[in-house]
Amino acid sequence: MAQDTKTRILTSAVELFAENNYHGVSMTEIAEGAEISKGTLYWHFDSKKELFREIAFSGMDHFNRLFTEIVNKEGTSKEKIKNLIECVLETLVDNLNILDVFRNNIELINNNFKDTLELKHQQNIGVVTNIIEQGIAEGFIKDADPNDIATIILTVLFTPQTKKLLDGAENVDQKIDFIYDFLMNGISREEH
Amino acid sequence: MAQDTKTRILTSAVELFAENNYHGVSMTEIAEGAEISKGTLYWHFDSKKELFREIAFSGMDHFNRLFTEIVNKEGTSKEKIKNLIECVLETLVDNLNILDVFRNNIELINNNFKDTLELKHQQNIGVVTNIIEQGIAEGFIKDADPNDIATIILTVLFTPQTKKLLDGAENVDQKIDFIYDFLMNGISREEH
Amino acid sequence: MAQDTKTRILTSAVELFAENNYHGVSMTEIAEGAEISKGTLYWHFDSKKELFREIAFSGMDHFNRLFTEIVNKEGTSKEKIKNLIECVLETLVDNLNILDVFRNNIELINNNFKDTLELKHQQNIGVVTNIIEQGIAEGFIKDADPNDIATIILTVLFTPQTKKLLDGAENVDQKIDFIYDFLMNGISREEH
Amino acid sequence: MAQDTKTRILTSAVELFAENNYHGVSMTEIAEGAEISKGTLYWHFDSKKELFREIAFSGMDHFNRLFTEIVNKEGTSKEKIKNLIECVLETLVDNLNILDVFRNNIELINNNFKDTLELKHQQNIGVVTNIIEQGIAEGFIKDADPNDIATIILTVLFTPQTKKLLDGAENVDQKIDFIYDFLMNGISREEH
DNA sequence: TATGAATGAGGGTTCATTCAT
DNA sequence: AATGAATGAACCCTCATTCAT
Repeated sequence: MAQDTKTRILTSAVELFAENNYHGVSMTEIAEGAEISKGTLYWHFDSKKELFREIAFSGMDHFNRLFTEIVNKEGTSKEKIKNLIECVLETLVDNLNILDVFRNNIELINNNFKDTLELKHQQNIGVVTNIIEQGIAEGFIKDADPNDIATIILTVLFTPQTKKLLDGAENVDQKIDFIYDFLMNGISREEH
Repeated sequence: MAQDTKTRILTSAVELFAENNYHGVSMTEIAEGAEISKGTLYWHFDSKKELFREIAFSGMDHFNRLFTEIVNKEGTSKEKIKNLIECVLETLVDNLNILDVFRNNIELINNNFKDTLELKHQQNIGVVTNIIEQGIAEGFIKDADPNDIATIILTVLFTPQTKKLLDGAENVDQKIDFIYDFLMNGISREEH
Repeated sequence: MAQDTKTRILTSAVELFAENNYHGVSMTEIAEGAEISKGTLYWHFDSKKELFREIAFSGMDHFNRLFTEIVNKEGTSKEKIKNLIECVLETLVDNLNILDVFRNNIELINNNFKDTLELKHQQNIGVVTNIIEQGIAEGFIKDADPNDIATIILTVLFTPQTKKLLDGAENVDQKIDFIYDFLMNGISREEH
Repeated sequence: MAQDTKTRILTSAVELFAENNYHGVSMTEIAEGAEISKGTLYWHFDSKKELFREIAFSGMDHFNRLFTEIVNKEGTSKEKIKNLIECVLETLVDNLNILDVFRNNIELINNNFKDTLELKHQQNIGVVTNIIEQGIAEGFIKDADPNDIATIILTVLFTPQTKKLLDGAENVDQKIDFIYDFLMNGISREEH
């Protein structure tokens, strides 16, 4: 029952934080969403900040696990980049909430959990950087700062507009290819 | 004098909304920042939401003016794209808070001003789309949906990580070139 | 109106703190007692602690003024001690609230305002010490540590039981004489 | 084991009530102090008030036993008064928290247990009154209302300042003599 | 006996908003 | 135009208390 309650709280909180920035969500709403009393909410989480922190951290860790898995698989950098894009875009389509939580709370994260979350974020970038380095070594990716490239890839993938591109699309796969192509080749006309 | 007060309010509000999401900023703080009383604040703006709306709208209009100017100038699409990138990145570097205001308040905008602001946003994309169309016609840009391309360009330019890339950089021009190159050619190794 | 409101708040707060220890009094009750809203209460005082502080400090200062007045008057130490006792006992009879506030909140005072209030308390003892020193010089008071004597006098005067002695008494003057006699001569049978 | 738990609860509660007035102490803290769960705490005591009541009553009874013992011993009133003072001051020095519990909760006691505790208090005064009556009969104590005298003695002995006098003292015995002398002879210069 | 989980009323405090001056 | 004072709803959080296990 206890674990069930905690899960219900987290589900309710993620849902609300995904819609309405941290300050726009009240503990009362979270409790109502989880169908428990406010007292119970505070029995499971010491404070609103702590609750948010747990969500944010576990979200970051979730991506870290996914990315690490991709890196450790056998395969070319090309395959891994495709995996990476598919993995993020699938998350975007299937379970957008965590990403929206981050988007809605950039300032909060920066002001309160900057140190720890920035660290986790840099770790995630670091994992992706491995793929880029492999790609450079394989002659598949241009020889620029791999960390910058990893950063800009995640930037594009985690951007609200990317989500919007998918939302309105009749053919999702086609949009995914568009994004992949953009990441790989940019917008210029290729002439080879 | 009246105009002066209103300007001071807007300056104070932009500064605060750029740091601390809408719900994290109080009218008291805005009034204090503008060095006026709360009564005066409410004399100039009917409500907090109205104040925010004015800021968001004028921010959008600001970019609309800049982009339209670029489009209407004589020149190739290549020059215009370079202009566009420089224009946005300069705004980023000059630290025009309005961008942070948007970033911190995506959810508020989505929930409250979606219709009107989305319209303005689409107008801005539309302006940039003109450049892309010109580029496609000139054989400079690949033949994909020009609206999608415009969207993804603005996405990359208006992203916090892009700003961060510039912040930490020793050589800003070099980073600008990096972003320009990324937009044009992506991350793959070019082989021509 | 503003000053009036502040006075009403203080009156309400003193009354309640005199009956029910700090933690037993709510800001809601204080506001209700003053017939204002809680918002107004917080407009005048930043916090509950701050409100209490103001009451405690002003109470101390009140006695400091009274005691200083007595010390500075012309007269023998005997007259001054009588004045002192009458002054405190009159306050006990007329306006017990402030004293009860102190009594009900010894622990709070010790834990929170110890430094400042202890200082004020020592100042008050210091003023009374002047009288004792004069008494010793005049050969009227025994030659012991004047600070200790001043302390024990104020102790007896400010004690709840002293108040109780007066409460139940048919003849208040007689009880006052009893206390005066106790302070001067103790409980032993005098044999001169 | 059951007895052990109850004792641990009482010890924890006395310690906390001695530091932080009734309303400033939570049942959670008491349970934590006793290293038991809140459920267990409520198994042993029906309510917070009931727990406090038990502490207050047993404290009163403790002094009643001590005082009765003194009264019933053979000896002069002088010896008994010395015994009484020593007994209370030793308790003060040994830092029996129960005295601080009373001091911190005068208002609570007055508002809730007035009838029963006042009765017990009057019983204690009554026991001391026996000593005073003996003293008057022996010509050792002045011929005033013995109940008033007993009241004022306990007042002085149970006062926080009395404890403070002892706390700071280099020579405790000397301070005890000072208090004894004050009780017996007051502050005036003796001329016999 | 003992526990962890749950409750809901109430605590201090903040805040957008109003209004007489 | 501008202000200070007032309002009351809502907010985060604590607490005494209960109860199934």
